[in-house]
Amino acid sequence: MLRTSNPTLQDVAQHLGVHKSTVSRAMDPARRHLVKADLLSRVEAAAKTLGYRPNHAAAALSRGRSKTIGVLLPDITNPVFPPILRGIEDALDEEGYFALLANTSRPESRSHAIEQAVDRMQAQRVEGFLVATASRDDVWLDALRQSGARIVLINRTDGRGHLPAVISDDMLGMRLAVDHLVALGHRRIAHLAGPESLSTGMARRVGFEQALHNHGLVAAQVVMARAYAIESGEQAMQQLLAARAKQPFTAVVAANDLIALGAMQTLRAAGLNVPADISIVGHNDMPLLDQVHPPLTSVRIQHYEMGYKSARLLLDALRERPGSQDATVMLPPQLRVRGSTAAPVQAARGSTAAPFQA
Amino acid sequence: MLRTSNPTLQDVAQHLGVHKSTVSRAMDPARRHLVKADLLSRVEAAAKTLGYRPNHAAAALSRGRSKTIGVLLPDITNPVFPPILRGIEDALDEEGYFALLANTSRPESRSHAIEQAVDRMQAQRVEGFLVATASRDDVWLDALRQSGARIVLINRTDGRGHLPAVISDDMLGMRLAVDHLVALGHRRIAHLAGPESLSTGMARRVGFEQALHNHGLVAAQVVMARAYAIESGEQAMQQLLAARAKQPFTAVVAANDLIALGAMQTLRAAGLNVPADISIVGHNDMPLLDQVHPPLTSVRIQHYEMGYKSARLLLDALRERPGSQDATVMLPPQLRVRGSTAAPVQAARGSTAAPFQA
DNA sequence: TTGTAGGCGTTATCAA
DNA sequence: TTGATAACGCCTACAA
Repeated sequence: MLRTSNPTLQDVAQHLGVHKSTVSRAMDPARRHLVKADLLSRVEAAAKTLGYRPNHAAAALSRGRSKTIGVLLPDITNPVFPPILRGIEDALDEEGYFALLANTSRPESRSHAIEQAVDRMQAQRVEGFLVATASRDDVWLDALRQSGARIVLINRTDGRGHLPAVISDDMLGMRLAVDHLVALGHRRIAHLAGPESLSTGMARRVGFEQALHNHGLVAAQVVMARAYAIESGEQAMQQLLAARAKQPFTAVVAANDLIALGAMQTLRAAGLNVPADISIVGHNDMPLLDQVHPPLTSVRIQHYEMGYKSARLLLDALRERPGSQDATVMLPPQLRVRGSTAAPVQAARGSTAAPFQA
Repeated sequence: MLRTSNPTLQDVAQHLGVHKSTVSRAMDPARRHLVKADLLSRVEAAAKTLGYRPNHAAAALSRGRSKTIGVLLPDITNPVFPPILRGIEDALDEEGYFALLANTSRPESRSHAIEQAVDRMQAQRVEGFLVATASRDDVWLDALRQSGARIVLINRTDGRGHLPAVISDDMLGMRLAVDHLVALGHRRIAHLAGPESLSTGMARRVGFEQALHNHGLVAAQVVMARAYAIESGEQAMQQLLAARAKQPFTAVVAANDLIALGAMQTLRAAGLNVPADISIVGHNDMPLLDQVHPPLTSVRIQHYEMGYKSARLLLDALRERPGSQDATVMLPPQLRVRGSTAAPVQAARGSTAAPFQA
């Protein structure tokens, strides 16, 4: 009597001589109390011996909830995203949800990849979307939202800001970086900005200038890197150096660690020493930054928490009425001081209290 | 006439005055040819205007295939796994499959986390499992297999070897590492092994000794690191150094990059220089290794390809009859030579042709 | 070439 | 406290 396929509620019911809806009740924690204690234990025993496993597809069809969330991110291979994903999955796991993942940075066009991923996810009837790929000018997000989908943005916001999001407080992050450098005695500070099309690139540049302004300073230079990548950092740093005679600087705040690493390579190639000649601060505090040379000072973002909170936010929203929690949550970053920052050689040490000295 | 829920085949059919099974046929690429051309285009038009999206849960229930695969890995946060996952998803994507992911290194016990994850995946009726968490003594794998599940192992094998797997050729990897060091002139080479409970730890240690044997050499020392982690590498290296007077060595082959990084820290703390005093080779070639100091020579494993191939293997197996492709696929690694390896100071340079000189 | 009927395994709503 | 019945949306024979 070999059963190759999985036993069903019906099978269990038959085995016990009761009706399948009784078994269904017994298996549902929320309605378990409606069934007599001894029958309940008999059902549990039978389920175990028969090897019953609930069929989620059937439940999903019947209840109209798939217990499944779509997660869109550019590329899991980018070290920023694994902790975010881990946070998401830990939160989803608590409620029995699974994440359906899509990497949207495909060889083909990005927008096509996104569209296709969203399509497939909707076919799976995901109950909501967690989106870590937003650009400031992404229109598909609006369309998706208009179609009734529940969405929470992670790490980056869209331009309009009417979508709930969990992001890092980039203004604060840049303030920490700038304050640190100013405290060390730096007065001429440059910025290697991220792409303006991304909210992080934008926010960090503004935050940088704001933070300088608080000290009565202005940016020595601002150059935008093409992308959050090492090569882009190298190139951007070359531009910074090219204009250094006219617009000198003793420190550089990069919008991202990869940009910072690229910048360090360019400096090294130019015969400049970090931090003796120029201090550098990164952003993200990705793994292994303490192993590079010199160890990179960086603004630590709460990636795991961002993932976790965003998933929680979405799950909560799925239970409430629409539009209840449409807030943007900002997580505070911290500065991790390492070897890539030091007092400028020509400046007096410990000049914290003299911001206008420059 | 606002429809808040999704339109169904029925809705489309009604809209056109045909039967839903006709629409069903029209939507299925495999049976599309059975429906008249003009009706087909009318169906497509209607589907588009109504915004029809196939309901996967219903299809899954009806056809008994979920188009979903369970992926078990220890922790996506470990830099080895993102490229593997990316490979998996790219392959699954080609066939319209999704991965259901579970990180099995939970605060609670590992075996419990695995069991729970497998349970949830079976409830989702995953069609197969991709497992990157195997230990050499994992019994649950056998049980899972016996229950009829299709499984492909990644990166690590179980002890018994009757499960298909896609792994890196660790024997070859160690040969590359050892040959490189011997070619540089090293004769006294030590090994920082990985945990014996993992197939990689085992295979690499054996591969190391085998490779030395090919040169008529034996291991200067072998110390096992507790885990694939930086701290474990530090500790293991301390042991190596403690016995160095009796069993000297000029080079170290580590079973893993993290172990190698830890070892470098210990050496630095002990006032020893890499590679001047001691050369080090890692394994995996994880990202950013070219940015550490000194840049770490490492055995590059084809992580992405491992993920991709394993998923392909599983998908193929799902189409054929059981047991068709139960082979173990070995992918060849490559050596990435960087700054952490050099000729030993006391040895003659370029002594490639004199293996017995020690 | 298209329509009909039944079932996939579950949940929900009544009725008993 | 339990049972009966009808969806949920799709697929697959088989009939027309």
